[in-house]
Amino acid sequence: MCEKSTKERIIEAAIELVNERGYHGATTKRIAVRAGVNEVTLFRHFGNKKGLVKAAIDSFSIPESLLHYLDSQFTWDLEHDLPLLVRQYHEVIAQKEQAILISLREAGTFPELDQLIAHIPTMYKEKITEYFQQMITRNKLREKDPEILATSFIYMNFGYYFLKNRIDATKGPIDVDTFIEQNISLFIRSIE
Amino acid sequence: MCEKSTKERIIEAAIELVNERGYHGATTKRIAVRAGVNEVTLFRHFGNKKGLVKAAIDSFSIPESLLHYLDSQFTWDLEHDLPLLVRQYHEVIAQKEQAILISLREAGTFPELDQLIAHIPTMYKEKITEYFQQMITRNKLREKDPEILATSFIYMNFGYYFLKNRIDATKGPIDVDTFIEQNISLFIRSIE
DNA sequence: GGTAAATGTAAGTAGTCACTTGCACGTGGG
DNA sequence: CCCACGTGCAAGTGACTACTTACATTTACC
Repeated sequence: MCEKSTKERIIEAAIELVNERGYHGATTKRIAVRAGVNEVTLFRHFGNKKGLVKAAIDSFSIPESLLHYLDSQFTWDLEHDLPLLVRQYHEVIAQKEQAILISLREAGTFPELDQLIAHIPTMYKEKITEYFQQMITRNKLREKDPEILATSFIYMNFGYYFLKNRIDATKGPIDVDTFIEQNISLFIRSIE
Repeated sequence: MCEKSTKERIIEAAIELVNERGYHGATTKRIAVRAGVNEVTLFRHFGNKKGLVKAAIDSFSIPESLLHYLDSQFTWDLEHDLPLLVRQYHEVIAQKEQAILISLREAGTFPELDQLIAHIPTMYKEKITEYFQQMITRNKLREKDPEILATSFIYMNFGYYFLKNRIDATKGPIDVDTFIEQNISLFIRSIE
């Protein structure tokens, strides 16, 4: 009985199409067809196209609970905690990938997107900085600037996520587990 | 006397506008206006819009000479060579940033863009792999998989480039020199 | 100075765009 | 029973799109 509401289906279709073809390429007609809805319904719900896309953007939110979950899982052992962090970070990016790409594409059309999306890496950077700080006070990490460590870490993972399918795929793209095993463990060995 | 040719001005305007508003948002009229040219001139030169954008894309090419230049500058001292590499890599990315962003935006509309842009990180990855390999045979680097080192390195730099303006800019964005001094030197110390 | 190529101007085409209007249909709650 | 509400359908709006044609003008070069 509880199918997705018409509104939800329209928003989903809008996100997909803006991703595929950009804001101007995602016509209201195509959005309506993909949502399995008449085009007028779209205007009745959201007023106009911009209103629809804004609604779509607003539908992305970063769940605070994920960060709290991390706190409960930390064992203060790098070999255990960092892979945990990375996996969750990649899961979150994967979920928001469409929004992140839209933000890269449509920053000109929707400047407010930029801020929204910047939140994800910033929040994780803060979380990781905090974690490294803790590790230093617990004497489990050589004294280093935790913020620098954290940014390096974020950069590396962001780079991985957006290049993995673009860099020479002779052996096919590297999956997260291999990435963690190789590159991250290198990172760990280098700092502990 | 040697001003930019009409063709060049049109291509420049096209690149700018596709970046600002996406393929569909960059109308031929707007491109013509920005290029300071009549709209028909645009069609006379490139046939149609797709032809113009393809010409714009083709105008990006990676100068092989830059890589050869690196070879001549290497001193086989990490502290000297890696900053050199990073600076050039960032210069190249900065020059191609518009193309890279277009490739992220319009991968759907122009699949061939993907390949074109993937070349930059791939080529640098190969170059750096080769460099690390040399360093190992010269006994200046502990035995490690040079390809893994190289990919980590590329990931980190790519991440830096695209996040530097998006991650919390409390102290303002980190400039390349500070980045090299802090994050890269950390990387160097971790592997040598 | 003449000529050919490059560019500008004006006008128009057919198609698509976002968006509106009016009316019909069904369904669920009072 | 009925009526408000969500939705579909058909038709149409003016604006804008990519692109064309025919002709005038400028520019470059011999």
